[in-house]
Amino acid sequence: MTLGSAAGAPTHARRRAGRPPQAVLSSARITKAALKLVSADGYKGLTMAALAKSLNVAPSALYNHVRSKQDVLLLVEDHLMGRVDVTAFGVEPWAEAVKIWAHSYRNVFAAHLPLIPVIALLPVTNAPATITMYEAVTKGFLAAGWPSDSIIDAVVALESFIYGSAYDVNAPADIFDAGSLAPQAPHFAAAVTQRSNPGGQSDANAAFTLGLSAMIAGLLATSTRVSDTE
Amino acid sequence: MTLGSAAGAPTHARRRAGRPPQAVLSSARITKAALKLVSADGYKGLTMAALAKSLNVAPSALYNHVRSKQDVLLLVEDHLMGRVDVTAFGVEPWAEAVKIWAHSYRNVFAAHLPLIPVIALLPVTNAPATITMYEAVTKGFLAAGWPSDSIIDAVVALESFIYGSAYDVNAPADIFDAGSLAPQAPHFAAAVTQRSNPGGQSDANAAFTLGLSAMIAGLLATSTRVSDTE
DNA sequence: TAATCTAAATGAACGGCATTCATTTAGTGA
DNA sequence: TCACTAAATGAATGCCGTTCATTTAGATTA
Repeated sequence: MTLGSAAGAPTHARRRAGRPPQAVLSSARITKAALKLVSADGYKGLTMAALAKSLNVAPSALYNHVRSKQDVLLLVEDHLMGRVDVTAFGVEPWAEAVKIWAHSYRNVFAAHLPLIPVIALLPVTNAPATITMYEAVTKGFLAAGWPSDSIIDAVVALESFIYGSAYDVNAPADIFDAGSLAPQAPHFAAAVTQRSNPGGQSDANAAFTLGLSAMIAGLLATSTRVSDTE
Repeated sequence: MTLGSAAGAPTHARRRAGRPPQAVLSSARITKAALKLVSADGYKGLTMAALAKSLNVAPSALYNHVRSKQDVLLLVEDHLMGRVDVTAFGVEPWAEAVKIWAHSYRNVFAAHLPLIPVIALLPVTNAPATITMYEAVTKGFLAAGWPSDSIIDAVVALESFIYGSAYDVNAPADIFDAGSLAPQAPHFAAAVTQRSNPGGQSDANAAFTLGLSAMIAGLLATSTRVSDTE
């Protein structure tokens, strides 16, 4: 029992100040730890202090690898983008591939709502998985004969719908309950009551399926694309 | 020049503790002050301390009228919902009315992005202007012969697209710039470069117009509605 | 009219948060 | 060998939302 000798328990061993012989942190470890924290506690649990603690490090150490918390969110976002399923492009017909991609995209980020402003507002520079996803989607559109000058607009339109739909997944069931104000909005209140529930799927899924089918049909009808593998 | 006598400057007069003879705060005053702060400084400037200061009140006083900062955001949200243009419903054909409504809706909230989670996730109970907006929209759909059991789903789908598009308005111009990773995503990079710019409108507007037209066309094609004033 | 209850303000305090800075230690390149 | 840089600690900062005890004024009731 000399100085801090106690065998085992390396997790709690306190590191002395100064650069350690072997680097403790890396972007990959930070990303992984952040994801684990989010899975356990949600985004309210993702603080720089908690992240540091889970990595057995002082909070300020994180700033040697990351400029800000936003940077951490960007790391997580890019990692998750790798989970979006783009494998249907070039295999299934375009409309079907878009549906599979969109469902997967929405499902991934419905569980990570606070990342949506990050995806929607931050440049893709230094987000390799994100760029890889866009490359696969673009190739899928090109293979279906889509005119290249309208691909980005079509993808942005679909993404906008996907982001909004991700929020909708997290809306409470009573979001349209007008409560005491219902008498002042009779048609609306009636429509909410009569909302059908085909196949027992949730409201969010019904709206998502309806809107996605509509947008895909509309894009097909509007576009001047040259049919190909579609 | 007796105790705090200096004439004028009622703005800086310090109130003594205790209930004032005439109420200083109200929901309406709080809402107005919050909106003014946001206009001046954006949502980063909307803090409880700043809000209190602009109302010449201690921060804790706000909590007599509001349960939390979320409540303040809800007040602002509902106020803004009154600015969404629903006047075209019942006047213009359905497709045209939806376009006018959607553009207005997106434009209002593109300037208030932090409110989108509030709208998308909080019940409409106690948000009278929001309920009024939904009533007008519902009536517009009914008048166009829309089956009442699919109205809410259609509105939710449109709203999802609108929320996502509001984010897109605020995206930087270079959001799709892959930077040094461009060589690894040649098709995507090319599509970004070739993105057309019809009529000199911004990228966000092009994508919004395209997606909105597509969804409206798709909804019309999909639905089993009974044509009417449409 | 007096006593009680409630509404609405002040001001001090709290804990949590992201971030910064001085310092220490270890590897790296000239 | 010496300077430079990378990567850690730990103390400190400032902001933020929120709570609480307290004070004062209006409203209700006996």
